[in-house]
Amino acid sequence: MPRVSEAEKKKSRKRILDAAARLIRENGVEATSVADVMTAAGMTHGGFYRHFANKDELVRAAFLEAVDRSVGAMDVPEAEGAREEARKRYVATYLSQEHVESRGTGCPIAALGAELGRGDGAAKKEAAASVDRVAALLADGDDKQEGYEKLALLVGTITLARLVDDAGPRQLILDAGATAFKRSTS
Amino acid sequence: MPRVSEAEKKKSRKRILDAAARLIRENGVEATSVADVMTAAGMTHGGFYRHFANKDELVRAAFLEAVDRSVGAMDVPEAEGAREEARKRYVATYLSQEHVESRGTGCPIAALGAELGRGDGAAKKEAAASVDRVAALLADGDDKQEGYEKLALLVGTITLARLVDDAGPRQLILDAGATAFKRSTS
DNA sequence: TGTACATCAGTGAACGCGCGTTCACTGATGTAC
DNA sequence: TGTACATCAGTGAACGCGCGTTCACTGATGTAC
Repeated sequence: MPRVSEAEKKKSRKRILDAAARLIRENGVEATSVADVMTAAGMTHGGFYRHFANKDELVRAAFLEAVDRSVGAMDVPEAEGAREEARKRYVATYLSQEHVESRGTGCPIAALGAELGRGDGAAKKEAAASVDRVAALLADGDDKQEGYEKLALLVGTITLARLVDDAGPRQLILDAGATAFKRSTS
Repeated sequence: MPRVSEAEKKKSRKRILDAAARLIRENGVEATSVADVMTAAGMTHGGFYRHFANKDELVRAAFLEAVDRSVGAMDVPEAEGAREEARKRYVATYLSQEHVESRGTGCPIAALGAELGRGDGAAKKEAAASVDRVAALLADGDDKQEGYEKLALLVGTITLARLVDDAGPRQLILDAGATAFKRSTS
């Protein structure tokens, strides 16, 4: 059937990237195979290497894609009030039951930070850069310490919450995170 | 050569458990094979199933072992002053460069929390129980919220710090965590 | 205390399976004239 | 605009390898008499 047009190739790449961004957050990098990703993207695994040099490069690109989407609303320079509003919405969504349950569309640093921290490929470097980026957005860029502190609290809270199966006890953890977050701002 | 005495069997089990507790924290659960663990324990992989029903059961037991060791100093009922002192030491060690670099002997919740949160085996339940246990120790048992908040901050901070290769920038993250931790206590 | 024998900890080969990556092949696309 | 041909996106079989688990076997340990 192939070859396929340049426009189609671009769409294919996007489908691979989207599938990877979801699957690695849901199941982890190691537990997600190249074949899994290609199947989810509607193709067979052999074509993968026309788009990416190797799995690490896919993970790096998919991680970046995931960060772009999850902080997107905060990352548009606007009137200062709108930014503050977007930040509030981001934090409320972050510390929600829905975020605990929908790993595939959630924060990639929380989902993959620990695993990427063990490695040493391009994906780890991308994750380290993302920490600075998200921290800067959370603190509005002026106070690095404040940003790190807030991001650490968010990442830690969702990690703990995801270990708890019952929504009830889990809410106590999310509430603790929200309380501490408010304190870090004032 | 075998069979081996009961006392020897107990020692073997301990060696397997210690090797597993280190390797899974260093490399993650998925990236640690049963054969890796048995080799590190000085045996061949075939004997593994005389000690554990399956890999999940090993991980559960190794996780518990790791928690016991890492919070051990805080978990002995003593004079209240000594406990407070042990807690301070625990936090200072937790937010150190050494802890960032020595995953194999560090906090198992930070090393494995995200990965176990994705699963649904016995190891996940053990991790959830450990969250309550460590949180209670950090807050001295009276205020659950305070404990969750502190543990989330510790876990999040070390996760972020482990993504950064240079000790310099990494210290900024550790400092941010330490500052926020102090605020959570007062 | 000494002997006969059942138990079972540990070995190492084997099982079916999935991994990341490579490769010969296909045929529509893009290009040169 | 039409024709000839090189390119290359995607297919599907194959590569070498490591996984978790099983199993026949061994011989020292533990037990029954």
